[in-house]
Amino acid sequence: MSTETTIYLNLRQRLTSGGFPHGEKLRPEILRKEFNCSANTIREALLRLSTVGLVEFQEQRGFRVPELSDSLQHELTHMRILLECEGACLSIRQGGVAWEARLSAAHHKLSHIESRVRLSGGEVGPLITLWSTAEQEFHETLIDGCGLDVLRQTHLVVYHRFRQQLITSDREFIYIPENIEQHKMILDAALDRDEDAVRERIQDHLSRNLMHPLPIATASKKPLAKSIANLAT
Amino acid sequence: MSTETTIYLNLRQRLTSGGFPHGEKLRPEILRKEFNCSANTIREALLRLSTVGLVEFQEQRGFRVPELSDSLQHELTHMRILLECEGACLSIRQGGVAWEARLSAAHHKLSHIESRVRLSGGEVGPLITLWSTAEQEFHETLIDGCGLDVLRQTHLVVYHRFRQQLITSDREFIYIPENIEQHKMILDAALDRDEDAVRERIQDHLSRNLMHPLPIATASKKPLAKSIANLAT
DNA sequence: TATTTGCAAAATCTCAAAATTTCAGGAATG
DNA sequence: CATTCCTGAAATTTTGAGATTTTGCAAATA
Repeated sequence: MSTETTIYLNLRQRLTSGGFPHGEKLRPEILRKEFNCSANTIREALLRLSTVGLVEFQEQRGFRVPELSDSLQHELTHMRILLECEGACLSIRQGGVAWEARLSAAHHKLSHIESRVRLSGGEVGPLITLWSTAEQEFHETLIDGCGLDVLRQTHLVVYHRFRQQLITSDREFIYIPENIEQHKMILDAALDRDEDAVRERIQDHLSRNLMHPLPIATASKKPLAKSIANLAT
Repeated sequence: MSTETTIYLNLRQRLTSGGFPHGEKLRPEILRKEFNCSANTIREALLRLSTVGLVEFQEQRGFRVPELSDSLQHELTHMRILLECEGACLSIRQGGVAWEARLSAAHHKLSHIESRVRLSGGEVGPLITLWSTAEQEFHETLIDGCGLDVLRQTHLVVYHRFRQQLITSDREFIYIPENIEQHKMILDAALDRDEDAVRERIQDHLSRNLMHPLPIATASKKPLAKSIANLAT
């Protein structure tokens, strides 16, 4: 038996890792049998997922996995750049050594997996889950020292949708060498406390899979919230 | 009788306009009678509201209106500055005359209501609903020409939570004259296409009620997404 | 007096079925 | 031939009740 929140998390995991084809209808009756629960419980989970954009909901017409969309992919990338640049710069200012250590650790794990992928000739295969998790953890840690819960929560929502959009287009898994190099460069810039370099490298890294490069409005100098973090104690 | 989405929207409206005291428990049984529907339908609406942060949900312990929190207030203000600055600068670049016209119109309405408030000696009273709506519309229009749906959606979620936090502390309704002046200055800077001025004035305006002023990381030069908007056609 | 224990009342969560709405395809109409 | 209308089937949404868990409060203990 599964509780409502368990089902919500399980479905979210599958939606962000290619468990459902884009555009597919999500029928409560089917999922009900799979989770061995009531149709109502499924409905509650799907409604929650719809408020964060991972499923589309239409009254009296049920639930659907969002279609692939280049423009949505671009929008989500734009949002990631905006949020990760801000979060990373604030982390540099306020995260302290503890944050630097966490980021180093996250990069080390990611780098290890990336190497294994490269050694197997770019074949991701069974490492894909490990890699996905490590990459998400690196990017989350990057903004983890900023002291702003809302920023982290918002980023996570955006990131999930980004992953959902990326998953079958599998562009993510093309430029392995560049990927490894870019993660390293972001780490170095962060440890150097060089905010401008961090911004630039995050932007390069995130827009690497887009058809058209992105001119950025927010690549700027001063982050926003030293005083906020002090308050948030 | 009410449908699920109707209930969701109705509750959201009340949650963002002081309809429930902070920290109050939201009992499905009570709401059930009010909407004349089943407890389950209420539960679905409350679960959805919990995913956007307007109600807190704990398993087996029901639903609660979030408590007032200075640090949350600061975080939400920070997010608003980040999103509105980016959205406004992109709008300046891509909104065209149509956007400028919409912004002018929104400001005109807001300005009219603000004047009426000032004339009645700062007593907001029955105008509060009109004023709230007009202010929200102005700030939404400000970022409305940016061409990024995700940015608008994200901003709306943040804005709702901001309003919920602000509502009973009613600091919003203190500095009427400054408020009027600040809206005008944002409008002027936008029509002048002066991005730096827009950023600065948005930041001043949004942080006006905070105890401590906010140093900003993202107050920068170049927005991000000309190419995105072109794609999004 | 302060803390813990136990029980009853109330609330939450899940379920299966009824009520409502949409969908697909064939017949009737222009 | 294209369009509209109808009808049965399938899917969605709501309901009310049962099972489980939490909460409030008084009694007991230290």
